Amino acid sequence: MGVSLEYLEAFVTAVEAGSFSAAARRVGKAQSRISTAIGNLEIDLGVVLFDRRGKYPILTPEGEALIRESRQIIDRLKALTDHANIIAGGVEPRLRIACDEIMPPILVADLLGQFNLRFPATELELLTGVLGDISDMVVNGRADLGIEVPLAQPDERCDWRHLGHLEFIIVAAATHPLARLARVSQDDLAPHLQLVPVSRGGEREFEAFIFGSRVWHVENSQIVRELIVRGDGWGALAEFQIREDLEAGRLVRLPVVFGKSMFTAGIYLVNGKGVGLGPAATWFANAFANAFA
Amino acid sequence: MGVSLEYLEAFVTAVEAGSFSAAARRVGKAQSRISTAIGNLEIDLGVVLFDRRGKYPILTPEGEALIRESRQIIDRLKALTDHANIIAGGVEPRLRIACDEIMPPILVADLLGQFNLRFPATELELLTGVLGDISDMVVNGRADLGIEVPLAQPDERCDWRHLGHLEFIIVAAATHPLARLARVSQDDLAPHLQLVPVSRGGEREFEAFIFGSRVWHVENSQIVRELIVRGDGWGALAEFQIREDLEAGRLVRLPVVFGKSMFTAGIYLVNGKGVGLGPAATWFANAFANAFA
DNA sequence: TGGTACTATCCGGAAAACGGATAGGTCACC
DNA sequence: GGTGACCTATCCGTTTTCCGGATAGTACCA
Repeated sequence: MGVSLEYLEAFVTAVEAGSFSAAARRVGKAQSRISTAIGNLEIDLGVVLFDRRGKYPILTPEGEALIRESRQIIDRLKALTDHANIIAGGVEPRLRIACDEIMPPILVADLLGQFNLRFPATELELLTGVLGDISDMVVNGRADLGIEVPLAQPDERCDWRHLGHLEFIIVAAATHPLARLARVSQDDLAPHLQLVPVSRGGEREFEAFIFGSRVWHVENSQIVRELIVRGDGWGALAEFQIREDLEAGRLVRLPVVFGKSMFTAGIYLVNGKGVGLGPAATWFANAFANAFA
Repeated sequence: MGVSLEYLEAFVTAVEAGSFSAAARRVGKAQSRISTAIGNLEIDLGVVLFDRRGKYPILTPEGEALIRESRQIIDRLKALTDHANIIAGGVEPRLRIACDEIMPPILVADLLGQFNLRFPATELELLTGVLGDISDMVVNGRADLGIEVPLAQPDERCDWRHLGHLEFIIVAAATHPLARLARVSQDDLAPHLQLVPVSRGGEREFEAFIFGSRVWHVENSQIVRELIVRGDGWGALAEFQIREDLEAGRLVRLPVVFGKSMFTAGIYLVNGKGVGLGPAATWFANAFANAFA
C-alpha cells in the first residue's frame, strides 16, 4: 500500500494548480514535497502521470485516465471528514422515526427530502404503523422518535409533545342506506357494519369508538377506505384521505347528532421517557409541527 | 489532514475481521499498529468508532454511520490501483473509435458493453460519421481506430484490415413507379430521384454509383431510408437497415439487371499508418470481425 | 479460577516526511 | 542570442512518524 492520500492530494492539486510549485504554494508545503510525492505516486502506480518536458507539466493520457478517480477519492475523504465533524458536533448518526400510516405520504416524503439536505450525515430509518404501534416501537427501542395519532392521550410510557391535529369524518358510501338519512344517531349506526383500523399490537384503545353491532378490524387504513367506498360499511376516516372521494360523491359525510369532539385526533411527537432529542430529531419535530400550523 | 489511508484500511479491516488482532493478522502487521491506527482515526474524526468494553470491539452507532463511506474510499483506492496496473501493463488508457453510422446500433452497443467489462480502465470515446469521415478522423488524430465502410477501397492514408462485409440492396417504396417493373436497367433508374448518403467531408467517392438524373445527398442514413419509404426516390440501403421494411412490404427490392458486385461493401478497420494497435483496440477489432463471421 | 484471546501502551530502531538549498531546464521577452 | 522569471529534480540534515515486539491489564469461557 504505497499510495497515500498525501500523494493523491499532491496529484490532484498539481493538476488543478497547473504546476508543482503552484500546488506547493496552495497547500503551504515545500515544492520538493510535491515533486517527490508525485514521483513516488508514479512509481507506486507504475504509470507516468505528467509530461515534464515543458516548463509546465502536462498530464499524459495515462494521467488523464487516472485523475478523475483520484479526485473522487479525495472528495470522498472530504465528505467522510465532514460527516464525522457533524456527528462529532452532536448530530445523531442515525434517526429511526416511527410514523403513523395515517399521515399524508406526500407530506412525509417532502419532510424527508428536506431532512436529507439538512442532515447529510444522518442515516434515516422510517417505520410505519398505526395507533399504539408507534409508541410500542419507541418503547421497545426500535424507533427513536414517533409521530403518533392516538384516539385519546399519547402513550404514558413516553414523553410527548403536541404537534397538531387531524380531522376525522364519519362517512359511508353514497349507495349505503345510512346515506339517505337526514340525521344519524348512534342507534342508526348500530345495525350496520363498522370498519375500524386496528394496530398490530391489538385494538385495546378502541372500545369507546365502537357503536356498530358488527365490527371489522382492519390493519391497513387504505383497505378500510376501500371497503367503505365499496359500500360494505361505515367508519371514521381522516379528512385528507377522503377529500377526493367526497368531492367525487363516492363518499358522503354522515350527519351524526352526537358530540363532535371525537372527530378530531391530536398528532403527538413521542420519544423515550427521559431520552433527550438530538438536533436532527428536534428539527424533524419542528418541521412536522410547522407543516400543521 | 490527519486521516490517512492506513487508518481507514485498519478501520475497515477491523470491522470485517471482527477484532483488531484478527485484522492485524489479516494484513500481516503488528496488532499495536491496528490499535494505534484506529485510536488516531478516532482522534482525527472526533468520533468514537468502537465500543471496546467487551472482549471484541463492536461498532458504535457513530462508527456504523461512517464505516460505509470508509469502505467506499478503500474500494475506490483499490479500483484506482487496479486500473493503474492495467494501464501500466500496456492497455490503452483511452480509445477513440470512429464508427460508420451504417453499422447496426445494437451490434455496436453490444460490443461496447462487452468492452466495458473487459477493459474497465479504458475510457472510450465513440465518434460516428459516414464514408470518408471515418478515415478523416483517424488521419486527423481525432480517433485512434476507425470502422469504415468505403464503397471502393479503404483510405490509402491509413493502415487497414478487412473485417467483413455488408449487403446493400437497391430499393424503392412499394408505391414507387419502379416497383412495378419486372426488370430494372440503369436507364430505367435514370429518370427517378436517387437518394445517396454523403459524408461530411464531401461526396467525392460516390460518382460511380450515381445513375439518377436527379440526386439528393443526405448526410443521415436514417433520413435517406425515411425518404425512400415515403416514395420520394430510390437508393441503395444496407440489408439489416431495411429488413423490417421489406418484410412489411413498405419497400421492395428492385430487380436490377446489372452486376451484383456493387451491392456488397467491405467493412474495414483503419488506423494511423504505422501506429500499432494496443490490446483494447485489437480486442475490439477482433470482436467486430467475429460479429460478422 | 486458570487459560485464552483481546486491547492499549511503551520502547528503540528504521523509515519517511519535511523545508531549504542547489543545479539544470524551459519559455517569454528584449 | 542573451537575460530573467519560473519551473522541476535532487540532495541534505533534522524532525516526525512508522513499525514490530514486549508487556500489562481485561473480558470471556470452561
